[in-house]
Amino acid sequence: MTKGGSCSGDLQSVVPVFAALGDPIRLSIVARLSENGPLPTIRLTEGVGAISRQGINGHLRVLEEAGLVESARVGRMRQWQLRTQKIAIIRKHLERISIVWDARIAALRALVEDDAAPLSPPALCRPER
Amino acid sequence: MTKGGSCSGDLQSVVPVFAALGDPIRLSIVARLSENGPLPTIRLTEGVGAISRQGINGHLRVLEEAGLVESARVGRMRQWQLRTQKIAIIRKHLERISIVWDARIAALRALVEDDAAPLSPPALCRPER
DNA sequence: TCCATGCGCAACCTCCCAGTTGCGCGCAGC
DNA sequence: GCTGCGCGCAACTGGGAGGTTGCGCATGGA
Repeated sequence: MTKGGSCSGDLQSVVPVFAALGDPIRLSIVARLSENGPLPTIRLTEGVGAISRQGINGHLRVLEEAGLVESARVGRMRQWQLRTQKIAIIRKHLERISIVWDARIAALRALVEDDAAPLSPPALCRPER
Repeated sequence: MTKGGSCSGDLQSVVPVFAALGDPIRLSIVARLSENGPLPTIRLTEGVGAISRQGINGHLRVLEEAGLVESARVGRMRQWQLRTQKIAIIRKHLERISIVWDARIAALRALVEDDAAPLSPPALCRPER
C-alpha cells in the first residue's frame, strides 16, 4: 500500500475518482447534475442516447463508490446529487502536481542557462532511488 | 456531436485526460515525473513493481495521446516530461462544476428556508427538456 | 569493430466491465 | 382494492484494455 513510492501520500486514493470521471457518460452525468440540480435516475436515463436504465444505474454506482455523488430514496424514485468534496481533493492534487513540475522545470532551465555544475539534480522528494 | 445536450461545451474533450489519470500506474508516472523531473522510459519502468517495459510504454502512449506528457529521443533513450496545460484545463472544468453546483444548492436551500413558492426550479442552463 | 543497452513493432492472450434482458417489489395515484 | 411507474437484483454476453513475448534496429562506449 505505502510501497508505491514517492512522497505523493494518498494520491492513489483518488484513482477511482479520476477513473469515474474518465467516461463520457459519467462525466455528462456529473455535468448535468451540476447544471440542473438533483435528479432522479429515470431523469438521468433520458437524454443519454441509447442506453438502458440499468446501464445508467451502473455508472451511477461507480460515481457513488468514487464519492462523487450520493443518493436518497424520495418516494418511489432515487434522487441523485453531487458531492464536491472529492472534486476539491483532486483539484488540490492537480494543483500540486502542476506547481511542483513547473518549479522543477524552472530550476532546470535556470541551471542550464547559468551553466552551473549540473551535478546533484534537485529533488523535492527523493532522488528516485 | 453537439447533441449531447447541456451547455457543458467542450467538456467531453477532457474525457481522455481523466481516463488517463484513472489508472494507478499512470497516475504514479505523472507523480514521479512531477517530482523527479524528465525521465527516460527505462527509468520509469524501474520502480513500478512487476510490469514489463512494453507495459509501461503502453501507459505512456495513453498519457501522450491525452496530452499529459510529451517525449523526445535523447541519444538512444526516449525522455518523457509532463505537460501542465491539460491539467490546467481540467482544473478549470472541475472548478466550474463545483462552483455551479454549490451556487445551485445554496439557491435551493434559500428557497426552502424562505418557504417561497418552489415552482419553476432555477436553471442555469436549460430546464432539462 | 564489436557488444550491450534502450527502444519500436507486431502478435497473442486473459480477464474485467459496460451493457442488456428478465423478473419481482414497493410506492403513488385512481 | 387495482394499475402503472420507478427501482433493485441476478444472470449473461461481447468487446476492448492491459500485459507479455519475441524479434529487429539504432545508438553509445570499449
